[in-house]
Amino acid sequence: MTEQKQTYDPATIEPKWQRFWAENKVFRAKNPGDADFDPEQPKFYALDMFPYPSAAGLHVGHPEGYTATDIVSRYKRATGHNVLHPMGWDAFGLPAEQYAIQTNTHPAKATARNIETFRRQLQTLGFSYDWEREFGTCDPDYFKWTQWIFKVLHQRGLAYESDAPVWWCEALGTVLANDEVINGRSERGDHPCERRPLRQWMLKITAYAERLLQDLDGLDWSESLKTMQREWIGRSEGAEIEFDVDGHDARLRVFTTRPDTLFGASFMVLAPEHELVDAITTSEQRQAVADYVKAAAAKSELERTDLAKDKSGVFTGAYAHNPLFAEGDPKGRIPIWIADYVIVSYGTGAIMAVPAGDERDFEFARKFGIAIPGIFAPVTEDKERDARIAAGEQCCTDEAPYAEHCRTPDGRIALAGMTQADAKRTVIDWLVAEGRGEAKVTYKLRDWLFSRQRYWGEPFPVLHTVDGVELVADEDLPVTLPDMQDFKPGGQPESPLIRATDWVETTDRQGRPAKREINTMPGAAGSSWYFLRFCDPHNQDEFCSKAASDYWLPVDLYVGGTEHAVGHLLYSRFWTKVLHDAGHVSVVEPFHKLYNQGMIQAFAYQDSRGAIVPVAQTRIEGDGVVHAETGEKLTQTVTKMSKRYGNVVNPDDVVREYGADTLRLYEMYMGPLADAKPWNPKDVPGVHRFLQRAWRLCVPEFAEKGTVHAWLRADRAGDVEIEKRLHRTIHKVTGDIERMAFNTAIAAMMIFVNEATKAIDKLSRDQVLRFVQLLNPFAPHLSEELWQRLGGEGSLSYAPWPTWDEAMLVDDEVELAVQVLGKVRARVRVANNAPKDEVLAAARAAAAKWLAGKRVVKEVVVPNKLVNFVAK
RNA sequence: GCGGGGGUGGCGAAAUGGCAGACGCAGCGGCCUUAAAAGCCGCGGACCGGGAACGGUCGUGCGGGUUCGAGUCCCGCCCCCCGCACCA
Repeated sequence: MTEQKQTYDPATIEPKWQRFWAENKVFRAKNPGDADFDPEQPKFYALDMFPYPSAAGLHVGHPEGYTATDIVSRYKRATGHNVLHPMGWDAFGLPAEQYAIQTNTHPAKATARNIETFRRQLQTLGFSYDWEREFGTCDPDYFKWTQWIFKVLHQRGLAYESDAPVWWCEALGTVLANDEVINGRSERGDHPCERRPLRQWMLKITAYAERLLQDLDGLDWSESLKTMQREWIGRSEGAEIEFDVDGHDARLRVFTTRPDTLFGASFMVLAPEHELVDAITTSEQRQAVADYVKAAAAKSELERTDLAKDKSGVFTGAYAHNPLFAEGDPKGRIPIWIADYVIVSYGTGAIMAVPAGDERDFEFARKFGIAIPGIFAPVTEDKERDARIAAGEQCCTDEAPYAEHCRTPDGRIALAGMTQADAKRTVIDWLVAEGRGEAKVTYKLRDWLFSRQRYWGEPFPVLHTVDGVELVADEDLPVTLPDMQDFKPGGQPESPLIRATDWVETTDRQGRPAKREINTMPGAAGSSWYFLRFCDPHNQDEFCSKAASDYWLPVDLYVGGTEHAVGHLLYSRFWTKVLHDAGHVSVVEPFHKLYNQGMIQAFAYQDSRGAIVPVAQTRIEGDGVVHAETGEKLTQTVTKMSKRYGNVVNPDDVVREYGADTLRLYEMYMGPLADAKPWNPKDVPGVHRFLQRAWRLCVPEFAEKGTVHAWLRADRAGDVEIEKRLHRTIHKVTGDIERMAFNTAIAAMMIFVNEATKAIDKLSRDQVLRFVQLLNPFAPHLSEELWQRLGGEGSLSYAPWPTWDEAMLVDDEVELAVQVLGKVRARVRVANNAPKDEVLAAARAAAAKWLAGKRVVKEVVVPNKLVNFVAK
């Protein structure tokens, strides 16, 4: 045998192990019912937010979360868990279709190609997915069940057609859901959107608002994410109150969170779109009101809500009557206005305005000269403020004592001296007794707009016949898309499917003529239950067997970006609850622990005006970066990766140059998973060097092919100091994986390799094997290779996780800092856990120089850490 | 405006109220080499004592406080990021 150079070469070992894992189905997860299934084994379900396979291919942001779940998955396998770690494709939806239109390819073709690319890229990164469970949401085998779930929703009264105004995006040629529209513009593409009344399918997620809110409490999610969902659901408790309208039979209903301030209601405001506006407007005001309504309708959502603009409004000429005052009492006669600060779709679209207790109402009353009756009598240090509030010259939104006059003549309501909570209850009780109102809870959450006017989505399992809507029978699912050559949106708010006449015109089971629903489902349909299908992906009879979902759910760890905080995560929770209510799954929440990874950013360079200069137009000069043309010195800043700035990093390039293990390790070493952090190309070689050092710990530079250092070929006792360091490393890495602190786990392994390199010939085979196991979740290819070369048994992927001995974590002797008045003046070495007086004696001697001539008033001893003398 | 998270060397970052800056990058010095790369060993917050050893002072956005001791806890302020934003 000849000796040859044995350098760490990821290009050969990575494909080798990827092939090994695939051929031996190493990462196959066992389901209940499988021959080798062990019901005693604990399970662990680690899920990534599956990607949207775009034409751009994988971005370095994808592997960040994927590596984190892969580390945890591999760790859980090593600690005896049956691990479900699947991957698939969120493959229906707008971007694929937009791309297809631009390049004139069929979206099915473009999507299939993009999936190929994504799969290839992910496979080169060595993730331990069970690829046998892979599917895309556009597979008929999958969307058959998406359609089936729609039927469940429909049968339970949770899917309905509506003509209410919805967001229409002209540029995208479709309607969009609330969470897809930000400040009146589309989330994708940033196109303007407008409200239009269109027939649409809606899902009644509002029926689940309270449960979606309540069940957040038991989830292991970040507080900020829970807060986002709580705000989106937007629960508020209050009352609905009915007001009589002078000269009309109709009663106006308002929602308020402050029924206790009813005494201060001095006007009412209706949204311009409120249905009673027309009926109550007087002839003198008709023109002004009509103009205002027209102007409000023409305003974009941005103009109406985004600006901190002046309040506007118009008097309708009508008056309402405050139910607290006797009929005819002029104090109860309040003008009715319309104004666009009241939103038609929230509450009842009308408010009672209490300028004394609400800043918006106060501002409005001031501007239009409406009375501001004071209703509070605060008694604080600030006498001037108290007086202004009492006189109705200042608004008071804090809890404050009620004025004496907040009472009805019969004494049934007398708020003075009551807390706000008691006052609310008193007023509500009175309203209920009088048949004038009731306690009421309102939510900001709206029903889910569930249809799109596009081609590339799940068809609805719906037929329209003369008798109305008919659901397609289960046996006839899936309803597949017709193969169309021209799938572009038609320019009118109708799906391109309308042109597939042969498909649209059909018959129902009785042979009666029927038209297919031409809208398709939104992208979020398929992603609202994919975590269920992963449990049982090949089931032909059910969407997922109860046995499989009972075993695997909930997802133990779900990792992804924050951008899905209110859309996907809320929809998935909703569908899970519906399927639970229908008896199909046992859990009420799909994702137990959710972790949001931070964004991977990039460095960019900006000129003196703060403008970003694309990387291609910069040049390194001295120790700085300058503009290639002007020579201006540029300052470094951090941005999102962007094609425009030329600072996008392609994971393929990193794999080619350094290997997948380096990419994985670098992404985990950059900083805490949850933080946003910039990609620094200069740091990548650092972790690569660490892997090379780990390699050299085992493999001599020149050797017979496949061999390790001579001293590692046979068993022998390892060095005690190395052994201690190893136990510490095992302890640290184990704890850090548990708390998802991968950056510090890697630092601990670096320390071990540095120490071990210095005493390389004292290492034992057994020590190196344990270290390689620790490294495995992070750098699986390198560690499998070393494990094999060292003669480890079987595949490293199921080798039991190494353990540590607590006794090995402590030293016999420790060094203590000796402080005088909190300043470190000396150090002493004493026995571990030495008695206090021994420690003090040693410390006193060491600090004698600083204690001379002083009186020690206090001695603080922190065992094995430090001694502090307080001396005067 | 409201809610949440932050601000630590030249850069990414560590640090149960107990020696701030572990680990990595960039930088500097040395070994090896004809030379370079790679590798290996070491130094590395700032300032002062003319340089080293050594010693001193200051230092975790700013100002106060609690404590023997504060990056960490409390109060006030400044700045940055994320979310919500006329939701009654």
